[in-house]
Amino acid sequence: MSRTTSECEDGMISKDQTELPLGEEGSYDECTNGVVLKKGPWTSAEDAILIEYVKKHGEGNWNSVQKHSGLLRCGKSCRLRWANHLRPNLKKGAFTQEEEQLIIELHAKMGNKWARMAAHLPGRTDNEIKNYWNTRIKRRQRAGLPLYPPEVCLQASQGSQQCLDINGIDSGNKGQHDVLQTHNYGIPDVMFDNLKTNQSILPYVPELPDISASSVLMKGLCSSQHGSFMSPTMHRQKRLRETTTLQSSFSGGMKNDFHVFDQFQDGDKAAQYFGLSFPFDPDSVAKNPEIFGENQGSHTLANGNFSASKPTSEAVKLELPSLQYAETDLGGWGASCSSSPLIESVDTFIQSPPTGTVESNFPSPRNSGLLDALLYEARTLSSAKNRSSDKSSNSSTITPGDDAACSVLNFSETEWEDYGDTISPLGHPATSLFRECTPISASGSSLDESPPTETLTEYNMKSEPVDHTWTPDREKESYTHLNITRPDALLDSDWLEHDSGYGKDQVIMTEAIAALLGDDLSSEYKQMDLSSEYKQMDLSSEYKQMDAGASTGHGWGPGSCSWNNMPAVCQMSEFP
DNA sequence: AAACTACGCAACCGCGGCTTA
DNA sequence: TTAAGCCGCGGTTGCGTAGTT
Repeated sequence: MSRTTSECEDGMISKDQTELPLGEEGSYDECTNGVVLKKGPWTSAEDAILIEYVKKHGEGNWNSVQKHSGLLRCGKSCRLRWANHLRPNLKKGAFTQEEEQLIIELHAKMGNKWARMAAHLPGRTDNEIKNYWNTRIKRRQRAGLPLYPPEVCLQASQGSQQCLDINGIDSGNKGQHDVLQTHNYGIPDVMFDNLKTNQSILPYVPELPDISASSVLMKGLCSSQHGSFMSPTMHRQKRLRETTTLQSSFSGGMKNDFHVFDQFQDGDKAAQYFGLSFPFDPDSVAKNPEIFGENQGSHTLANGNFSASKPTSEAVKLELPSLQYAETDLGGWGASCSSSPLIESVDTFIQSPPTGTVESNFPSPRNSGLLDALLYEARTLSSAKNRSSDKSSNSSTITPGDDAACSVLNFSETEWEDYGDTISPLGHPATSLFRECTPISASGSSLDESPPTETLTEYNMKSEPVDHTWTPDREKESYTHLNITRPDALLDSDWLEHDSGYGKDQVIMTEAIAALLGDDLSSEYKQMDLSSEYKQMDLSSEYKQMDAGASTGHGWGPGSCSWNNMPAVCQMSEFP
């Protein structure tokens, strides 16, 4: 059903009631009742009509615009045009530096809540912000830069804890919150809001659909636009389906497998259980934006009190009539309840990277720091290549066994050792996090294992973010976790074994990756002897247990992974 | 100079929430 | 209580333009 048709259902003027503007651009769609509506770019004449109408009748009641003004536009189109271009006090032109910073911070907190973000940017529209952000994502993704400046990440992680303290959490569910929040794994307010909202619901989720931890992870690790580096071509409904599934799964996991949380003495393990063993290195985060949800799509870093720039305190009442959330207090986000689906929370949770470095130089107004970053990157890459080649021997070493289950992670660890085991601001050695592999990322599937070092190295270098204030040390560290961004690094052997047995899936996976990664990498994947690696994997009992739960449809194990997720991964990976 | 590519913006589309009858 | 309509949001697409080859 086309948009025009649906709008026509609301009752539009018939064709004989109006005249088609002659010589005007745009297409015309006739809907069921004969109304012909125009699509495409607006003309100044149309703008004038709409402005005049709004002057007389005010905003709202958009469907009546066409009826009363003769404008051959549907209500939606009128509202959009008004909100984005015609309404008074609209700010035109490039975003200021302050605005850009605010957007970044807001996005870190809210995710892709463009309208809500717009509420804090007077004169700016949600669409404008959205476009800006998407552009920014693309730029930074191309540049291998972190989506969020370390400064924001740090603020986010600091703020989240404050928020936790301030908001307080129902003791009965504290465990959940602790798991999700205590360690600042980039959980946005939305997540906590939803948890609160769903606290009474979670325990009653009847079943766990076939969601897959992998899909969660994929989304978390690879989302792109909107945080999500998800393939833009991915059909929305498909994503919705996944989202729904994920939501259910997560919720169900809360219920059916919540004992899992009991296993965790702290949030780290819980996070790991969810495949969230962030190697909390600001650099790695920064350099693996894909991993940590630089995207996004949801992609909030953390809830909490940002040391938001001035505009934060200047949050104004929404101007856009379209805005539904009249938030005027950024500081209140953490306490506010969002109607956002839980899935978003999960999504964000996983994607949100904690980071702990402070960025000294904020992006310049128009280039968002990208130009500088790119220049810097160009400079550092040359040296990085030399260094990374030396590192390659280490990175290719895989130790069988439980620890080896994290083959990829071991790779990272190896490099971590080289560069020192960076302690995250949260106090978690990155390597420790890696050591305790998640059921998803830990088992060391073929895809889990380190791809050919050469490839990794290349990718590492190319994806190295050089956000603003990289020191030589940071630069070195930048090569540590990038392999995690590889889809293979995120997959789990159990994951593959599910249902059809890994042998078959292995082939599928290999082919899928080959197809998705392109010639350069596919050949490398195909050459890998995946089976041997699988056989070497000795998952920890804990993970096996979890996987069992997943296999029975209860949750978060790697069980029901769908290859539908792969495009997102590969899209994300985007090896230059 | 032409072709190609990337980028940015405006607009469209589908879905979900809210309101109302 | 529920169904229909309206509105708004977020995601996606299409197109014009600038930059590159």
